Amino acid sequence: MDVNVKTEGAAPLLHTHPGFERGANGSCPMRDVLDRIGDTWSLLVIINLQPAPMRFNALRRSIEGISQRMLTVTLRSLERDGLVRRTVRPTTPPEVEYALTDIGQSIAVPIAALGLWAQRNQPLLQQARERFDATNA
Amino acid sequence: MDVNVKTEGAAPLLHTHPGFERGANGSCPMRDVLDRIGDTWSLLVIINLQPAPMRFNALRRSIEGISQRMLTVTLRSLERDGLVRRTVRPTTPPEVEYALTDIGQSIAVPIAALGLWAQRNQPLLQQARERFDATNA
DNA sequence: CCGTATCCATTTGGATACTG
DNA sequence: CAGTATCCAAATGGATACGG
Repeated sequence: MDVNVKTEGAAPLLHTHPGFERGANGSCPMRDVLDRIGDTWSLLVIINLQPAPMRFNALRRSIEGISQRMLTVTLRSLERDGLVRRTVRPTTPPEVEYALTDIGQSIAVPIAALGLWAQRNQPLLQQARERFDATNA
Repeated sequence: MDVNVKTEGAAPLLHTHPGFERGANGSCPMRDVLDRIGDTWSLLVIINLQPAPMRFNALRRSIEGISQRMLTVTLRSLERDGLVRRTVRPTTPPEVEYALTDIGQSIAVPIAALGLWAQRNQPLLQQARERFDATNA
């Protein structure tokens, strides 16, 4: 099992993973999309909106720990990227409903897959972490 | 507890998405895992290590824009969580090889799915963003 | 009910310089 | 080659107060 790998020529072994290759601007689609939905709350908002549209405060209650400010900021960002649609009904008091767009629904699929992975592997990560911390005491 | 809730359309619809439900500690697996791999560089490191193990500087060259410090920090974090294995060969100069573990390989699958989504939908997000910014000029 | 505005502590991460 | 150490600017995000 000799692993004498000498291939160290800065070999361009990228472009093998769709979405991760770099474009002309030097960034890659994955980096770009992560900059949009890779923050603290976006994925949680998306997944909570996936079954059905929700109003602002209902959404806020269902996402434990999110502040009013961050929910507003997150929703604006998602709306800006076309993942969420905001509908206002000018009643008194006003009702604002948030819903996933078609694109928003489509990204919910791979996100849910990641969620499933997280659920199944969280204990393993926790164990690995404890082992690591114990070893490097 | 808040009972002054007039939930008209919005039903209590959580716990429907695996990995996103909250546990006793108030957090959910998804939140927990995102805190680990949701940073700027982790996903890019994982996807670059997926085809084959790589040495430190080769990895650094293949991830454009990453600083030496952040590559070290990211790799330590991934190693701590058991997603990456670090192998040192005490030669001169030393050779350090990084490889995905089995768990690391397994998370690369949903990540790749997200990458594929990113590749296909980046233009749509960009268009939506420009439309939004134009409207709210 | 659904926000916006302001303030401020914490975190993040690049630049730089230095080691075995 | 593969790091570590230090410094510091910028981004993040909670708390709070106020407005339509």
